[in-house]
Amino acid sequence: MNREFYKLKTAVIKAIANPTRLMIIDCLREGEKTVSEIIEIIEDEQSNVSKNLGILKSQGLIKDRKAGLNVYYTLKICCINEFFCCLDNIISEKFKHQQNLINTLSNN
Amino acid sequence: MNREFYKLKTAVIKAIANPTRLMIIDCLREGEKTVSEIIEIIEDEQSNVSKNLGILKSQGLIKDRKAGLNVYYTLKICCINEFFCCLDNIISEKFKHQQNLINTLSNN
DNA sequence: AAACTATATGACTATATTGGAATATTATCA
DNA sequence: TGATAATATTCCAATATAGTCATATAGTTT
Repeated sequence: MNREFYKLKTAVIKAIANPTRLMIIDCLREGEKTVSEIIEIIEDEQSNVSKNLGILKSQGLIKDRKAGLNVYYTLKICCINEFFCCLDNIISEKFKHQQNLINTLSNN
Repeated sequence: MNREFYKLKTAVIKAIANPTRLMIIDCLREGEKTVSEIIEIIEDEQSNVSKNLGILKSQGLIKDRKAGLNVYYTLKICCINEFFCCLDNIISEKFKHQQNLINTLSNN
């Protein structure tokens, strides 16, 4: 097992392992957006959004296009839908499991 | 946008955003394994492997089964293959891009 | 050129995550 | 019961990451 390769993969995954960046990705799924538009949608600080866009870009997850004062960002990951679908399954499984625990406890 | 929901998702993603845990997941893709087997394959500290197994389990990504002194772990995520396939694409794109940059620079 | 607008960057503090060493727990076996 | 084996847990120092505030940059408009 090559630890270096796993670190590379980890860097990419870490880029999506953050609520702000997940929100950015989600709002880019609708299509290209400027930084201002993203800020308005996710209701966050300008500097924070900008910084997190930089992190996503540095990992090759989004790309940008400058036009005058604006910078337009787009998703570069085609497989993102499958991934989030998988994620939703995991989360609903988790909830189901917790709900079962709660039910079991309240029956005793 | 519901920040709490994004935090939940983030917790799951964070669970795979670590080299040791990625290695664990990869070696569980071959099938059920005991902790000792995992330790031997990924060549890591016992306490570290055990701890990271706990993190993966707490996020519903793996499950365990006790048998005598041993604990067997299995993957619970069916969609893991698609995800890693996607990840590999992103990484190879990144490398391609960096290679292009290097080529461009060395041609000047 | 000065004022303005959109975005990026830097410095900073708070918080989270990391892996290792030591120790605890639990089951098995003699 | 005492020794041993497999796994989990706790404590800790080092490092990484988060977001905020202030400032910088770069393009636009007047």
